[in-house]
Amino acid sequence: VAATIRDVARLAGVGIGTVSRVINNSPLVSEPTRQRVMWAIEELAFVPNQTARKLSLGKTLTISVITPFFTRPAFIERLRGIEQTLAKSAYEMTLYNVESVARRDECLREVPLRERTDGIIILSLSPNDADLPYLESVKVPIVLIDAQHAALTRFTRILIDDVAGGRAAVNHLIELGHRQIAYISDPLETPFNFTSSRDRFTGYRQALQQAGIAFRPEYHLQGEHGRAPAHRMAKQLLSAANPPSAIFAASDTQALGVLEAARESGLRVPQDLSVIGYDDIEISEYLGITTMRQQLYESGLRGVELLLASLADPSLAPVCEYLPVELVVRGTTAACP
Amino acid sequence: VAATIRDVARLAGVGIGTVSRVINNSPLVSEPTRQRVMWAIEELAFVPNQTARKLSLGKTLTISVITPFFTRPAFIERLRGIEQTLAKSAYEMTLYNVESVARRDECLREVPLRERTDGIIILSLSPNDADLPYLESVKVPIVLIDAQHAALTRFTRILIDDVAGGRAAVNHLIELGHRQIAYISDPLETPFNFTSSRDRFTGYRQALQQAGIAFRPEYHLQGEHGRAPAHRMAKQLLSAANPPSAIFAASDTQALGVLEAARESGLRVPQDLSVIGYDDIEISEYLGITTMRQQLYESGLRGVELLLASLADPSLAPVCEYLPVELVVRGTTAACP
DNA sequence: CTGTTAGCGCCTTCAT
DNA sequence: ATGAAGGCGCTAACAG
Repeated sequence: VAATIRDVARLAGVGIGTVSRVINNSPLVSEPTRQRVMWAIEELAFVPNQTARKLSLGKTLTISVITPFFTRPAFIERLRGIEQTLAKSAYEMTLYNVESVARRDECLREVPLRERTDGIIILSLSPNDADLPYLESVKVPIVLIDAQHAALTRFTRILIDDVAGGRAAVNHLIELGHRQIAYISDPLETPFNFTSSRDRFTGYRQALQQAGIAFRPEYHLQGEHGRAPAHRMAKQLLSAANPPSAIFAASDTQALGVLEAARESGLRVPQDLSVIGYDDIEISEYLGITTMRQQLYESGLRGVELLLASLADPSLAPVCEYLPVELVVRGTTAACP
Repeated sequence: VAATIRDVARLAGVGIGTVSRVINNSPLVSEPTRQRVMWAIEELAFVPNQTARKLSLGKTLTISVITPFFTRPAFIERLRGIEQTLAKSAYEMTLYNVESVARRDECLREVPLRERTDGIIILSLSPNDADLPYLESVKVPIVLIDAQHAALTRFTRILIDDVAGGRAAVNHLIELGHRQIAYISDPLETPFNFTSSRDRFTGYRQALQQAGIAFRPEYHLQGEHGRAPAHRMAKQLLSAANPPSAIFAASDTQALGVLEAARESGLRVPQDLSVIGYDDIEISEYLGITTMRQQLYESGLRGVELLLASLADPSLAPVCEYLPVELVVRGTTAACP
């Protein structure tokens, strides 16, 4: 039913090459001819078939974005930065949501090969050694946001220094006089190979060490991501023999669980217990949670900018940019009683 | 650089048709031949070029999803239902996020025409009369979720009865003895043509009328979506001459703002003020907010199912399905003092 | 069962 | 400046 370039050519009484030139704004068409072709296009309501165009051009005008758990606030915010930046370009966004390891492997290994995309943005899924060959073999540019690997210098990366962030969070507690500081996080080792909890843990230990506080293994609990598991871990921590006076949660979502546990344990926050989260998601402002603010939106925005740049000029060398973190002090942290 | 079907055929010593059959699981290939082809595919790390495939098939294997404000929890949840269902199919998802009226018009009118998609899912953006011709002219199936229009019977729709939902929410308050019930919502008329706030308002008025309570215009405040504007509206309501004893917020996000205002006004919830929200987003459970639960995830899931069905059998007549709403009573509503 | 061939719709030389 | 022709990689119909 849809008109093709041939229909237009016939109606305008020209060759199909000429129509193609008009479509692509080639200067090699005389004004009268162009007029006639334009008229025919209008007349037939002709819209170039993108698929055919891609095949011929060898381009797809599509960017693939691979993200884990896109319902989590921190990922949403990054995606938002990506989407809004991409919307201003000629590219569209195909989204792959990863919520299982099988899907992770599938996405990391197959998506790049399908030739359905001109570029790839990967969020938080750090490639492992087995993934590397796949990524290395890809010919389209790849941008990694919040993903790390020693051998990743071939790709452009946007990072936020989680070690420094963890250190800053814990330093804040130390400056308030706390010395019994616990850390509640996702599992440090996950099949998804997330690095943030691990890096923040490193920062946590660094801060303790610098302050001359011994690390106590029983003060570090790890479990599934989410409010409920964090809730359980906090309960366990608070009901133990030597409860901490402050808890650093690896995300604001988990901080919510900690606050819940404190409430149930009859502890006042921040008088009896200090709590600091991470991310500064929207609800944290509402609840007055002290947290580490990450530039999530900006990381998505910047990732797209760099991807588009290397699409425009493939000779561009990959870069690695760091975005700052910022301590936001609100009402859930106070001096140690 | 990438291997093509021809390379595989040559290496396996067969014709390209046979390779194509193997790729597409055609039964018309002998086992030994299939083995040999599989081996060649493996050997060359061959992945079929999707673009060429699409062109040949006349399909795009892509579904376009148009959603407004995809960072809002209610939309995320629908998207999640869509993504997870689509991930099980051969289709991919291209996402269009709408946060301005210009973008809304662009998406509603141009996306369908680009032939980059086999089907379209539109969330919450009810077409207006000017949009209709565009949608009507599309040849791919369209599914509308949470979008209404008198002339939309040509399309499959998934709806949740917001009038009934609004009525149920207010009836709950009435049964608790409240008679001074306010309603805080988004603007009833928006350029995006959202219908939910409007329909819930209708339900609100119906419930009042059935209970013989006169509608008081000063009890209905409308403003930008979000916690902060709802906060302001609630403040205004609570500091007026004749404050309500209960507030129905058009979304849980707005209910948060109301709770904030109550706190600042020194009102205890639910003793002094009852608050009911809408959506049952995750945080509502955490904060114990009474609300109307919508089957958001399910609406996305069902929308995809119906879209895939009509893709498989284009002769299917469009249907209109309603999903139920459910009252979830928690801690922010109580008997009128 | 399998190889061959004709498109799918467009872009891009190559002549003219 | 323009028309004709070849090709992008794959599918499907057609012979064998």
